[in-house]
Amino acid sequence: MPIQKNPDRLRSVSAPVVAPARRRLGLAERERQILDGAIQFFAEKGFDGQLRDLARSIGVTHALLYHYFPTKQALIDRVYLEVFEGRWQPAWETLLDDRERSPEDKLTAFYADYVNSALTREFARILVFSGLTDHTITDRFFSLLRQRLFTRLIRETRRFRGSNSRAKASERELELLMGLHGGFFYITMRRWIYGQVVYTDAAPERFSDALVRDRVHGYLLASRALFADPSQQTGKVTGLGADAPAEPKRRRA
Amino acid sequence: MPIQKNPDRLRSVSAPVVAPARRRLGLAERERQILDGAIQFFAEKGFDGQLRDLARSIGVTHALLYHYFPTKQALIDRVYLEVFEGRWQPAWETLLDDRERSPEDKLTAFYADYVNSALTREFARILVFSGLTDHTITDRFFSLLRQRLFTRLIRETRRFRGSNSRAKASERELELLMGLHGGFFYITMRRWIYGQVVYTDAAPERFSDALVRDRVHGYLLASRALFADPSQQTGKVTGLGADAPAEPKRRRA
DNA sequence: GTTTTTGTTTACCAGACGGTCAACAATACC
DNA sequence: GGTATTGTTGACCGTCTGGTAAACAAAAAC
Repeated sequence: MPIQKNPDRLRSVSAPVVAPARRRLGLAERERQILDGAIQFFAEKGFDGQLRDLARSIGVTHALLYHYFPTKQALIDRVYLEVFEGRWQPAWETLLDDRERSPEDKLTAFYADYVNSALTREFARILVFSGLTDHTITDRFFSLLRQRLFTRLIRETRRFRGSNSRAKASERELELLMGLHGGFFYITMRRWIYGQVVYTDAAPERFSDALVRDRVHGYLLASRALFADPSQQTGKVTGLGADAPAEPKRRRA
Repeated sequence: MPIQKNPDRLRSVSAPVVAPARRRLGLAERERQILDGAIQFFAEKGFDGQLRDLARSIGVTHALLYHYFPTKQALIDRVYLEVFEGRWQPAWETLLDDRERSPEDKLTAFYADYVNSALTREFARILVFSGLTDHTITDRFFSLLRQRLFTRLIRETRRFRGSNSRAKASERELELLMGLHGGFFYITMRRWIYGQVVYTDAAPERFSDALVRDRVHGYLLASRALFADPSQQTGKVTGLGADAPAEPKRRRA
């Protein structure tokens, strides 16, 4: 009996009766298909994954990949672009800049969306793969966070505790915020790197807004308690915060 | 004059005058050397790293590795063992069980040590490498955290807010704690995966106790505010909390 | 000093992998 | 239907990589 492994690639065993049934796609369509497959594939196996496996998962030969991308690295570069370009939502900035809503509401709304929509499986895994090897992607991403996000979150935190200061964030303020932010990224780690099901009382696979609000509320309370009266601040605050380099040092050039 | 590239592997060019000066080590010593090298090497390059490169970094031939470990996988398994076995400090449990110290002090002391001593570069990177591919290590590690750590932290959190409940932690309590814990793990991510310099006002490479205390303090305040009066709880609380399974569901068996 | 032991290397193999190219076949055009 | 176009494949190349085994050499044993 002829064994038919892949329904997409029928191949008669006895005689060349059944046509290969291979579909010809337009350049744009096929490239799109390869890119989508590559994103999935590399997010799963890492960039050491073999092009023959990727090609098989798409249903083509690995030679075809070289018809669309000159080298493996070129394909990887495109995957980087696809996953990280245009992933930033300007709506987040608009949201956080809204003068009508309270800081607590805005932070809650932002992080609920960020954790559940922006930090997808492919995004998270490729980001971590990148971090473990070549820091170029993570550096760019962090630079974006610092410029577009953290400044706004610090500003809203200060507003919550009644301050309108526009001064550069101190190390202490920033690190408290990093505690909140990192706590949310940890959800992504648990979900997409450790493979856990982050349970929630809302829809599955979605981290509930109520739990987001708990954390945001706690963070804002802490900020108010710690920075309410400057004379009460525990721990010395050095000048490091304001003078910190804009970008962290890179291990590799 | 003979050109000597590697001082460890002298090789005369004109005539076999200078001895190769290769050192013979005892079985135990060489195995120790290989293991230490492998831990460093795999933490850096991941487990796809090539044995020839590892051997070169140690200063031996890759064939010698097969004299000490039958296969590459066997070596990797030993690396796993070395990095994760005995890494847990029973002293942490003793510390957290101390009835004399306040919860805030204990949590601060624990996390300061945890972030700066336990989460080393090799540990963190190998943990993440493992998470991205084979979940066996991360599963075991998380199981350990749940059993030995999180239960104690929840208990201390309750003590802080004046509760002596021994009931199983609700989803809401746990997730608030995961916010704190994840915030600290994020420091490790920034340091050892993203390659950033996590600045601190204490010694370099050490996250200051003061910043740890800030976060712990904020967490405890939040817990007190959220759970002080059950009728004031924000966000809906479904029955899931109290009835939540002891362990979150896993994606893979 | 000779032999034995054993830590280490050189040389090699089979399969895998990135990359190339001529041939093939599905579609479009006439 | 015939022909030109072009998306797609099979076969191939050189190198790399995990793994093997015989030869070699530094100690140890006699």
